[in-house]
Amino acid sequence: MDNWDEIKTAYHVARLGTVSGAADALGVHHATVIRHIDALEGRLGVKLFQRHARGYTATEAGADLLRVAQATDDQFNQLAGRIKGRGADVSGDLVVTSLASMSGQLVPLLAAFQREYPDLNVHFLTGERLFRLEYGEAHVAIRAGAPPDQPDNVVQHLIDLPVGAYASRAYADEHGVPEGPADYGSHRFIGTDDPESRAPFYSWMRENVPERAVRFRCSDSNAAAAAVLSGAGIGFMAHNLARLHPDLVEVHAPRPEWQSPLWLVTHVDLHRTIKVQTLLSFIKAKAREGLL
Amino acid sequence: MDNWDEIKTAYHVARLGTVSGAADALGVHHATVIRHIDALEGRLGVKLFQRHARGYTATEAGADLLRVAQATDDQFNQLAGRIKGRGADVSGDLVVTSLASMSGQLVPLLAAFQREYPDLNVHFLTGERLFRLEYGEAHVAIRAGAPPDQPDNVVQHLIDLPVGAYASRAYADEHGVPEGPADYGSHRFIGTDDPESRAPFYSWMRENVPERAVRFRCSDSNAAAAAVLSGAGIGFMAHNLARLHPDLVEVHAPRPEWQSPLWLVTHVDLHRTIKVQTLLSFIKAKAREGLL
DNA sequence: TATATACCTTGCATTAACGAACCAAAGCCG
DNA sequence: CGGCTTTGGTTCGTTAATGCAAGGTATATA
Repeated sequence: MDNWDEIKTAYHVARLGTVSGAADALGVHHATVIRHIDALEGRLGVKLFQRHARGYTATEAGADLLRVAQATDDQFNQLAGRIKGRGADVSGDLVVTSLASMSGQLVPLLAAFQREYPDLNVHFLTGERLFRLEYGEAHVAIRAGAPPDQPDNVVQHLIDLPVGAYASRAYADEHGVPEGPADYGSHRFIGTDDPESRAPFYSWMRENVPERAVRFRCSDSNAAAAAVLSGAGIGFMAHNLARLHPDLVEVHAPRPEWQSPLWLVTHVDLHRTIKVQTLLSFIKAKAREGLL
Repeated sequence: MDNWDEIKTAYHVARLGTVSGAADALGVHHATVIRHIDALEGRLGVKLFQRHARGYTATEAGADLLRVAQATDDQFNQLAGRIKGRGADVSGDLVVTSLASMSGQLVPLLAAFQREYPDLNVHFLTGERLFRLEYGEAHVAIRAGAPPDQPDNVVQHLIDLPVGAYASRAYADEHGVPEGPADYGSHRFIGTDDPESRAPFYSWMRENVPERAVRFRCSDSNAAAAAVLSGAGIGFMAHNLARLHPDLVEVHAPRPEWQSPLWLVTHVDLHRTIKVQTLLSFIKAKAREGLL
């Protein structure tokens, strides 16, 4: 059963009873049909058809093939319908990945998306390692910081997250808030553990805040936010995140140079699908509404 | 889904995860595999795989295809096994046809054959019209008289049936039996309705029995036998058939020139199968044993 | 009985599919 | 860290599958 096309040819011959009819249905020449049948019979060592002046009549083996190939044809047609249709509607699986630090904002958004498209199974992957689009591990990734430059990825700018400096009310009550750069030395700041960090607000911090004032260092923004909330000092947080906590005091309002860009990343092979495009539009719309 | 071979190729790529692996499994060049995938994706308008340096990862559509094609592959392998195996054992359907007049001898023989091969479904077709091997209506035909000369049929001589002349005891009691040709004119004979009949004993009758003595004419040998049994006159019967009826009187013992040849006929396409060959051997063996 | 039609078959010319070779990139391993 | 292996991707020349057309046979029809 090396050659599935020959089975397909034999199927049409068995179904229609004549070589000519099968050739017509397949859009090939009669000679091709006969050659396929001969090759298939030769390989099986069994006659599939009895040849006579009125056409080809299936033998037992041919009738068996007819049944199997009929089912196969149906299966393939259904498959083609599903595959073609899959591009047209938003259903099946949708895998989104991001850094764990963003789950707080993304999960409600994805949940809303799932409610809008109930046929969808949403997978939200976060983890220590980066899930890689090029291996098919996810359909869409939301990345922060420097624009990713993987060759096969389609990168779209989503939004620049306003970032401000915040402290807990407890910290403000105890230490007050700095009025200007001159006061920074007498305050406690929350910084990054990574001296190479590319985040713009940490670059600003390296230049404007004395090293000794940075008393608490984290490797990810989630931990930094937790540190701010627990009164460890003054730290950077996304404005949208900070405003949800009434206990926080705004030390510095968001500044343009602190903005952290977010990127929507998809693999080229999936970027054009309706499902992915729908999600991208949804996320961008919500981001414009300030819900991110 | 025009090209089933491309589906098969895509199936192996999805299964193995690499183009090279699929090419190896299929025994083709990896360029061919890539071409198949590209063609299939192009026709479907959907990406089946995500390409990356480590190979091809199936998308949702590709995973769907994998499931369907896996089932198809299994089905085809089972089919091939059945078809190839079918030639090797004696099972399935076996269709035998003959003139209705021979059913009396053939049915017990076929029943014995079925008992020997219990997996076999025996169909014994008799009817007004001739069932035609070339249309696949039967596997084996038993024909009497002149050797059939259909071009696609394989004809084997089975046996020469001894034919004698018989009358019922009632007829013999009333009219006696002819001692020699001189008496034929005063007897009643059972002949054929067909003046062109090729049966050797009817040729003999046309030459040796006066036309006016043939009082009862039939178109087939079954009717003729019934006529003999009912006392309509002297008629020809197969010796093996006549000896089963104690009521019959042998008017003339079987003569070589009356012998009616029987032919085993099969279609070339089926002649080489084990099943048909087994039946032919069985019938010939029984015929040699005098059971026909 | 003669003609027409439908079908299969075969040999030859064409085209499209295929394989070989080469290239580039990414991961593996010493 | 650099050679080595494995993986796709591309191009070109060859091969094999295909299409075409003529021939032959059997069946149906008038």
